[in-house]
Amino acid sequence: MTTLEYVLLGLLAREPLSGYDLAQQIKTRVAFFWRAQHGQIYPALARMERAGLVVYEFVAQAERPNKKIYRPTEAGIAALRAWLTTPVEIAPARDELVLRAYCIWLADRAGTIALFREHERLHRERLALYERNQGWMAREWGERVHDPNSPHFASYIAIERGIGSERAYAEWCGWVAAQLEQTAAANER
Amino acid sequence: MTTLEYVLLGLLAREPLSGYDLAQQIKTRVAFFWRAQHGQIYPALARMERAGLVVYEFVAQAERPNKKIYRPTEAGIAALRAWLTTPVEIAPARDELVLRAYCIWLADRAGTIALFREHERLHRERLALYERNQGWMAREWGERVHDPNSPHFASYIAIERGIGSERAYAEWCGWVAAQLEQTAAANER
DNA sequence: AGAGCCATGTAACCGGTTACATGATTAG
DNA sequence: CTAATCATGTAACCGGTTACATGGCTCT
Repeated sequence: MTTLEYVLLGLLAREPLSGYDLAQQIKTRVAFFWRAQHGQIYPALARMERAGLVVYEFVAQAERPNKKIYRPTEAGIAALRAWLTTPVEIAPARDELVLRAYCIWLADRAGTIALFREHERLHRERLALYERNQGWMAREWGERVHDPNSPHFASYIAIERGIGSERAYAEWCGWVAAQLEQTAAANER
Repeated sequence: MTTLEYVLLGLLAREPLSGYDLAQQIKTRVAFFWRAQHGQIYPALARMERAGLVVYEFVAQAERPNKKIYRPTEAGIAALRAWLTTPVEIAPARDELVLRAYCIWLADRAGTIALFREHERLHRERLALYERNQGWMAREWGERVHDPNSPHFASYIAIERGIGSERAYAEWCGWVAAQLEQTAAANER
């Protein structure tokens, strides 16, 4: 089983969805820790259906294309549960911006400052988005965001990771840009 | 050109190396933002050589296998320089541990706590490693770590990203584990 | 005797991305 | 009239991982 299949199971365990819905939810709700396009999702669902991890209900629609609403089987939930506490490899991220940093001594100064300031902005933007999102959860879901048996708790702690990640990244970008600006200013004097 | 080719150019711009050396350096020096095995590196070097971005000197050795020491050509350096300030996509990381968190409401409590405490430990270990590494740079290289024209500055700011990243990750793992432990304790009362 | 390092290369495989394909409905 | 949304599927491609292949030297 691929990790994507567990992502799909995890989403379907919350609510039954079509392949199209899954693609949307991955884009909007879990994009900060996973991504997948429909070209990958549909074959995965077919595999999982054959393996008995999910079943679908065919829904004929008049004014839109027909669709298949998938939900996990008991075997699917059991497979997900069993997988959840198995060891996780820390996947060393491939980060192009850190690569630029590692080669920064060769680069054009002004262009580099612009690049890092731009990324600082992007990450602060995301940070604000995630914080608004978490605030909404707290308001909307109340105490359930602290109940480990609720999916709302799960959403809450996951987005907390997004927030910490973006904050640390934005701060680093700003710190790098500031260092470059400082020495640029010193040289002009 | 693939990103790996720029990684290799970036390393070769610092000092000429063999394919084997490059694999070692990627494992030891830049693993926190990139990785690659020799099965990918050798074909990449051959492509770059054909494209005129690098040249190699053949070194015959008596007691070890012969090797090829690569160094970038002027065209190679120019290509790297030009690429360094081009826009960077923020690649949404695929993070399996956050996926576990997102499904945590289905998981076994004790196993989950163990998983997150283990990752907290792993990230604190890496954090300590990177901090020692940065400390060594500061002692060994002195003022050069603040000179944007020096590769030492580049190494210094890159590892700073590793430090910030690991610290934020470890803190999140600890925070998640603490939340789970808290409610586990409350239920026992 | 066997494991591990140095050193280079190829081949099979696999996950993921992008593009191709279809087609009705709705909003600008 | 055009673009976007809903909805599903396949095929080509590409980057990256793992395994196959070779072979001498050194250390335990």
